[in-house]
Amino acid sequence: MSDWSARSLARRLGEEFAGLPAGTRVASEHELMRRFGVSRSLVRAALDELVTRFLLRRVQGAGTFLNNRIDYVISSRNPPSLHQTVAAAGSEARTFLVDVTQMPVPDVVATALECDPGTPLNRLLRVGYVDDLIANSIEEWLAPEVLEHVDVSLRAVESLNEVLRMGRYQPVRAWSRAAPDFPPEDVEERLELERAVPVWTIETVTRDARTGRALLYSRSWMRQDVIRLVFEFDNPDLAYPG
Amino acid sequence: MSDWSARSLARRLGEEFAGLPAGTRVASEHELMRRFGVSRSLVRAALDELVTRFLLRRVQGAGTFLNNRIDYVISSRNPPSLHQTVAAAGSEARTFLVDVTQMPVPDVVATALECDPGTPLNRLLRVGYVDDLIANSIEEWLAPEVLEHVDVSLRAVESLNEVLRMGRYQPVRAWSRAAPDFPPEDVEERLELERAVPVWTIETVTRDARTGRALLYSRSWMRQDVIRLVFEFDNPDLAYPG
DNA sequence: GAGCATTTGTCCGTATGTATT
DNA sequence: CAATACATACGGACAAATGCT
Repeated sequence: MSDWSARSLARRLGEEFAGLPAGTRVASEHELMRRFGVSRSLVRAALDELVTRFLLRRVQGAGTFLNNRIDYVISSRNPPSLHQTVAAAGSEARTFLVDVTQMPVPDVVATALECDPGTPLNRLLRVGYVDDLIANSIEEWLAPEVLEHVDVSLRAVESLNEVLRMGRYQPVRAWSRAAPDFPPEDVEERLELERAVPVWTIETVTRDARTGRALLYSRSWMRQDVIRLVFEFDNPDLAYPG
Repeated sequence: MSDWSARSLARRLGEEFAGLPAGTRVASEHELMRRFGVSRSLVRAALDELVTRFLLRRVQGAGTFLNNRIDYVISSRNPPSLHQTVAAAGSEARTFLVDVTQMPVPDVVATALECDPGTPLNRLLRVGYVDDLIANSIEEWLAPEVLEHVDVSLRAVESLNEVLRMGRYQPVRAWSRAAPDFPPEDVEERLELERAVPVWTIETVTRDARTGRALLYSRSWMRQDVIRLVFEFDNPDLAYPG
């Protein structure tokens, strides 16, 4: 094959790049033009496909690089922390508190926390990184009753679960939902996305184990080009013979 | 805003199309060029974004249409059938048996079925449709011991579970895994994909409830532009107060 | 079936802008 | 500041599929 289509070139380059380690810089668009004797638009179309396949990452002015994507397996039994998973893959995960403000709750959050829509509640905004790359944006809403017992503004920088436990609660994950999506405009900005990148939306409701009352609603958007979620289900009634 | 970028135009068109019912034909590229005073490439870039967002579907020679995407919620409690879900959404799901052949098992399948790699086993190939659109491609491998007890070739057109039950088995889903991916080349052809479309890969191992022996390994690729998978987890220890 | 207009698919060459090094 | 590399947009040309006459 010496006459290239965008798809065939994408496949060819995909195979060629498959062996290289993450972070490697690949040939520039002009080099590829010369190498394959095609126009720049065709080279870009091929590279575009590999970007949507999460294989490449492009940085204007710098070059095109092999993307580092981390598998995060959510099993029905022991859900490991994302932090741990990222560390095990040889990368570093960090989370920063961006903002804490009291805001009227949107309707979705209100129903999850069983309070009136528009009630002013504490909203925490966090941003997660994996090796200097923005990986996710987290929005956490504290239920009204938690306000009275916990001083969020100062201690919230660390784990929210810890803060809740200090407030004499027994926080447990009562419900959660995960689905692939494209983020709304404001989240797109927080994630610094300049193109349509698919994300995971992950919602959870945390309750107090004793009273059953809702304590926390959290909504997270996780870039799919950074993290690859995998769901695994085991039937506990059947042992897996070794 | 009167000078358009591809992204801003995509957003504008996205809002404009949001209200229209699925299947509606939208304005042609030339119409949009005239309406917004931009080049065809810019119009196409904007429409491309909406296609990757699963909002539009394009048919060469015919036009651009609003895509019909069906939510499929997999809850930890009662997993409903895809067939049911599609029907509830007002569409029709159908599955056709494409091929039954005896083939040497690939390694992945062999380990799942606990047999030697390369063992010749019955492989069933199915294709699923949602309203005349290919939705998924299913590959099913029957364990060696099932061969002796069940005549697949004739009856397999209907539910495989039924066939297994007729063979005096008690099939139960022992393990399953789901992850978003891009299909390998051969599956891409079966799904008739002409561009990089993300799919769900869904693997399951079915065992016999009594003996615990592996009966069936199934691997399915489901187009994300047709089905939107949602995972929902409930903590059974906590009742959700109404 | 044949022919034709419409519509999307693919590719090229060029120009200009912007971020990085 | 200059060179490099990716980002964005234009206009043109031809191909291929569809649908109608």
